[in-house]
Amino acid sequence: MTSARKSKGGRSRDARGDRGIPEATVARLPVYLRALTSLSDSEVSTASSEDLATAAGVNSAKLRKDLSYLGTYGTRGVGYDVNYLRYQIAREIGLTQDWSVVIVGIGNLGHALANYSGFASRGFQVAALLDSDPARVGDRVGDLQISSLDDLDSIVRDHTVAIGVIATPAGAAQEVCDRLVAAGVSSILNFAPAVLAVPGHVDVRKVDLSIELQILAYHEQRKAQGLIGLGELEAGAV
Amino acid sequence: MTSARKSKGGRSRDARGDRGIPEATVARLPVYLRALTSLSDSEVSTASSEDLATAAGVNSAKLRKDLSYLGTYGTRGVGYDVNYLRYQIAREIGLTQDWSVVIVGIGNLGHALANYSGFASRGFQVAALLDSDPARVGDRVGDLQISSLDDLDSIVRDHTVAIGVIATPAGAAQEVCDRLVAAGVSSILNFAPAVLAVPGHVDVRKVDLSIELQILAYHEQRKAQGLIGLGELEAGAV
DNA sequence: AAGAGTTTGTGAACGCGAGAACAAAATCGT
DNA sequence: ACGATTTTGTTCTCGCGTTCACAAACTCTT
Repeated sequence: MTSARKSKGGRSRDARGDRGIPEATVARLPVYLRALTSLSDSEVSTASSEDLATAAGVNSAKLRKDLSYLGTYGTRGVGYDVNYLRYQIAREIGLTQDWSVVIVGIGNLGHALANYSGFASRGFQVAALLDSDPARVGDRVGDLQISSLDDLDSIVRDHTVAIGVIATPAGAAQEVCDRLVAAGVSSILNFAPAVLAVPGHVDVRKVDLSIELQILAYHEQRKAQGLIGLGELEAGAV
Repeated sequence: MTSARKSKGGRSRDARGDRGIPEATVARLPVYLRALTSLSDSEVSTASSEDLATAAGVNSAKLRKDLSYLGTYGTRGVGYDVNYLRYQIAREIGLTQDWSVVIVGIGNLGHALANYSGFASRGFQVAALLDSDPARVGDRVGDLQISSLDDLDSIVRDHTVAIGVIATPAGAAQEVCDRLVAAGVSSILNFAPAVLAVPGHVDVRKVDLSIELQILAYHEQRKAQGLIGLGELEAGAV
């Protein structure tokens, strides 16, 4: 049995204070942040990894390892100072500064996003709402007015927008994406059910509502099948 | 034949389902399905794994491996029959039957979800919209009327609802979740920024809009830091 | 002050997923 | 009919992420 531990000579490790945090950990930091905020609101000043893990819905060992990538912010025998850790995580994610975002496509979903309070409370300022439909331009949503897509360049420049949200129909997504990238946006959150092609320096995250339902449906179907007949009926030939 | 069962002992948590498809694959099947539908609409009748992979935005080897979990539906030297494969994936996910879902919490987001056409087009019927606010009950949204949360039990029973969508504020999420589970719902799609506790037989998927933005912000910050100064300024003591 | 009790930080084992590479199976051309 | 070509299905290897388990570090009690 060849022990796979032999590949040690690389530069991949943290030999040089590499601030690289694993993707999986980055995705959980906002969850920890929320748990800490909740504890802080309850006037809890110190929490153990076990407490935090419970509040965040994860395993405590995983939480400790995640936090260890940020630095040594806990105290053995005691736990973590809630407010201190909260600040450290916020700083690591980049929430100690404000971010301007634009939302493109002000249909049903765009409306909901524009009114979503969870953005502002975490330092995300909606700089503008954009739509290509002239009939919508000028409408008020919340305390913003819908702008024309043609104003994208100047808006991005004036507000230093780094993040764009796409909430258009699938057919328009790629073109909107291209225009966002051309205007200087380098992170995109895509709600349109389409695969986006972007240059290498641009990050894209995708949220697809119907895909989530389909994944649930798959598991639901399996549960139901298990009840009917335990034997897996061979579905080889059709 | 290729007995896909090579579970080699070990402590497998659920030794039952041998037709178990890896989670990562399940999450991609809806993407393939969409790509196939798109090709079908373009009257393409046959596609190679390379074509499909491009349309779905993945690597072709990964796509082939994913499809191999479903069965042997391709033809070597030729490719895949678009419509046949589409049907097989739809069947595997469980989209050959209709699913009834309820949406709880008809605020901004609930509204958008209720009007989202992507659900109906994939076999998800919105059976009811529910809200605990008496002021909202009775309002029309699309071609449905908002019902009281108190009607949950009868609605779930009458429509055989297996999937519930939570679009309430965080504070109400756990209670709504408990009531959904008590009514018989066994899959939950949670948009509320809260960690839900559920019995083991219930599946929960979480979509958190602000977390997605925070992940983007982290990467955006790293890009920016790289530009300013390569040296990371030590932030050890405070 | 020293031992008992907590809780963190991390090394090591393990399982899963991604991607490269290749053998098997089908079509096509002569 | 048969070799050349295409493309699938699968094997193999590697790296990442999760989890266990434990030494190190801190507090508390006597």
